[in-house]
Amino acid sequence: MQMYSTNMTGRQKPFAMDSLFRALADRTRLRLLNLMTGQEICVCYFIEVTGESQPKISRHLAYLRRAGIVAARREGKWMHYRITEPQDAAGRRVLREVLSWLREDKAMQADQARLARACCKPEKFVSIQGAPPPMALSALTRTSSPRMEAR
Amino acid sequence: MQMYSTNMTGRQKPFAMDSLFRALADRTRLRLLNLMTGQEICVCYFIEVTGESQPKISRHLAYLRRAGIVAARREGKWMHYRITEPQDAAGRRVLREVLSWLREDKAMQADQARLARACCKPEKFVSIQGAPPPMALSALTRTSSPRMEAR
DNA sequence: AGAATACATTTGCATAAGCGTATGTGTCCA
DNA sequence: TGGACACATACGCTTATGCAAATGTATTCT
Repeated sequence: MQMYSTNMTGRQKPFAMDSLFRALADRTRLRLLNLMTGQEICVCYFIEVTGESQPKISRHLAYLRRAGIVAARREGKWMHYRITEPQDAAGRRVLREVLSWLREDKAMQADQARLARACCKPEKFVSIQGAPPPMALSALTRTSSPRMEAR
Repeated sequence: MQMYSTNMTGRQKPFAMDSLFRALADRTRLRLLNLMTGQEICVCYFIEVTGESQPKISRHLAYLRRAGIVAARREGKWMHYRITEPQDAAGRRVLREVLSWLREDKAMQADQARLARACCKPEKFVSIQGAPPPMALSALTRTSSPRMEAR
């Protein structure tokens, strides 16, 4: 019974520097991270908000997961993703600056707006009917305990 | 008389976000940026300090130049490279955090040490005989005027 | 002008990344 | 137990990236 590409070790390898940047080196992944800032989000919202295909979203989320930047949590049929901050203080500062940079981008703001709309009126969006809405994370996710981890 | 892949426009396109991270997504390029933090450096020093081949260094410098992250200046036979900070304040903060993160890395510190040694005793290194030594940049390079630019 | 020096670029090849399409897996419900 | 649903992966293909080796170019020196 292999649980996809996640493990339960709770260990988090330090970023290899360049591997963090490889993870950030894709527009779609940046959009996903932008949507995750401060909150845990269900995959179906990513799909709805970005307008990208489900496999594409899933692949990029897997990439971020393997890079140790996000963690996933299953809730019934749904998967929730959230950002996991680096242990390393300097790395954490970098990621925070990146996220705040994203927030200044027009397209990223548009994504945020679409997300807000989808959350307010989920009944308007077939794809997220009944899906658990995004949940704010107090303090940009410190490394909490029982969760699904990066491979 | 085409001047390699540089131009003289003095214009600096805003980073495309993901393209900045693509530029940072390589260890060799991070090493080069680390060596350039706060100072302008001659190519031969990069080669000496990193131990990498000349074409490899040159290629990565060209990559950084095209990405708009560094600028080059010719001085006789020698080419000097330095970091050019983004216009955008948020992007600038990101880059600064990245550079300070690099400074905490062991391997990067080792590069710095090798650079310091090469500068103190250039006569010990055949490859940098007579080459102009690194020059400190007051205030991590604001966009100065007459210079060679990214493509 | 010709040779030497210091870089830059091209070429050819191997690997990594992205994408769409198809298919597999885990969960819930009838 | 058999869908239906929500994702995750595998597959085949195309493009981007990295490297070594070879070659081109600008500048200086003789």
